[in-house]
Amino acid sequence: MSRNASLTPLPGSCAACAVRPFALFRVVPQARVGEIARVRSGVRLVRAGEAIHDSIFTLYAGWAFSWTATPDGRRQVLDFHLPGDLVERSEDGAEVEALTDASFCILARDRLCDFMGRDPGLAMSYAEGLTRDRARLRERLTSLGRRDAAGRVAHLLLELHGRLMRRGGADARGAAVPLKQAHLADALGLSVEHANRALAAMRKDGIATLNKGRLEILDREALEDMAGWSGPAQPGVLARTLAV
Amino acid sequence: MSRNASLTPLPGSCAACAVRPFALFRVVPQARVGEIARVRSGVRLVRAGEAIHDSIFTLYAGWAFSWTATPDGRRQVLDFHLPGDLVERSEDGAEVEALTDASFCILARDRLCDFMGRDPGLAMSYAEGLTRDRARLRERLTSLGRRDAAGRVAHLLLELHGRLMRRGGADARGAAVPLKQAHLADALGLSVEHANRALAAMRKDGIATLNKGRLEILDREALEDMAGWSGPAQPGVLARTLAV
DNA sequence: CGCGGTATTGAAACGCATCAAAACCCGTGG
DNA sequence: CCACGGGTTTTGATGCGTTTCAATACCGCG
Repeated sequence: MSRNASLTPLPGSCAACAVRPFALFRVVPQARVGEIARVRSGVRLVRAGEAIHDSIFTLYAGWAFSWTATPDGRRQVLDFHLPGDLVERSEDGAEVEALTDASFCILARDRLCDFMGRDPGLAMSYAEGLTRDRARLRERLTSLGRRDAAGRVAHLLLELHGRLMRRGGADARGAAVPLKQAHLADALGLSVEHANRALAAMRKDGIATLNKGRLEILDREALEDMAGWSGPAQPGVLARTLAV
Repeated sequence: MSRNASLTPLPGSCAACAVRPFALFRVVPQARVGEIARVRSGVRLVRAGEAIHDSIFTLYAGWAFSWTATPDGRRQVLDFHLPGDLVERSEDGAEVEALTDASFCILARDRLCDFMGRDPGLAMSYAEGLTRDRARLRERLTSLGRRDAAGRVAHLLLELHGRLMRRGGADARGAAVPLKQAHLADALGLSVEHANRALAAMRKDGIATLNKGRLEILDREALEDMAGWSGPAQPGVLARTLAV
């Protein structure tokens, strides 16, 4: 019946959870893993494209993303969520949607707060996650503000590759990246057509390809150059200030 | 000797601090205000344009902003900091700079962590701040991704006005907003010239003015329209999906 | 009065959006 | 097995918003 990848079931116990080493509860020592169960209020499996309405959860398998609609019917992708990420719906109108078939653990906010109140390390882990989110948004803001289309695409691909790499979901040559070009475009403030052209250029130059849900990095150095600033010369701030 | 606004001295005691109601320590009850002193490692006064190297501080008076340089010598403003804001330098190369003459309380990270470990409410206050930062960045990301120049300027002015309003630093008609056009431009991914043209248009249409460090809102409704999406018709997502 | 930083204005060039259409891919059903 | 259909990717042509470059005007201050 499922014409799609099967929905990965979750492990019964948090102790065996494959993503916990990268997730909010990574700081909980083995001896107290049992307490996590009291914070979990359930699990859920969703299909690609479905909206997710749970207000806090940690993604176990699959990708998701947060986005907002603009009054003229376009959308802005705010962030991509990978396995192990804690996702928290914010009060503002942002939506969370499964990008692939996905499964996750729903958390109970009040019980999570209790736990964090008793365990400062957990509170710090939570804060670290927020800080990482913020750092990522700052980078992406810089992308949209100051990079051209090719640089934005290159930068986002490198960001995703790095995040996957850190949690063992990629090797140096590439990774499973199930994004459509429309996701890229909506995350980077580009039209789908232009995102396509940027990808086409990268492919033609043998730098990287994104195809059938897989990212291949053919020339990492060139990709990093592209994500840096392609601009000419690059004298550096000081030199530029002193020049003239 | 100072050709600039005087550097506002800080109050001796946190109990009397004018910005504490809006700051990290707002949650500390009067009876325990004394404990805050142990977290403060000093105060500092800086002039407009000076870089700030302290890693965590709460701004007491004046504005600051965080920014990164791009290899080609431009800059991206990541966030503006207002009195009461907790500012934390991140590991990435972002700089923090005083936008006006400013004064702030420097905090000791380890002692702050201790305090948060003992006081879950304080930890929550910290997390709230991070969450607000993130929400603001998301909004700005949406701006850069999907709004045109006029919309970006309008949106940022409204954001700043709202933040100032909430802490009693503005009235409905306007506020002190010491930004140069270059700050606006660098925050919004625009050239200075174009930011100027956007402001000029707003002025000509009697919507708002930004002049000599003061923002005047002449027609809030029009300003909000401009910050929404100026696009035509605005059928709404559903209507648009169903159309055709 | 003159200077440096800031704001303003104009003209030309460019990157990206938009519109339109074709190619492609894959699952579905005849 | 092949034709069909919807979603996605690709390609091309045209227009607009913004950048860039170049001057000029402005303003507070020494």
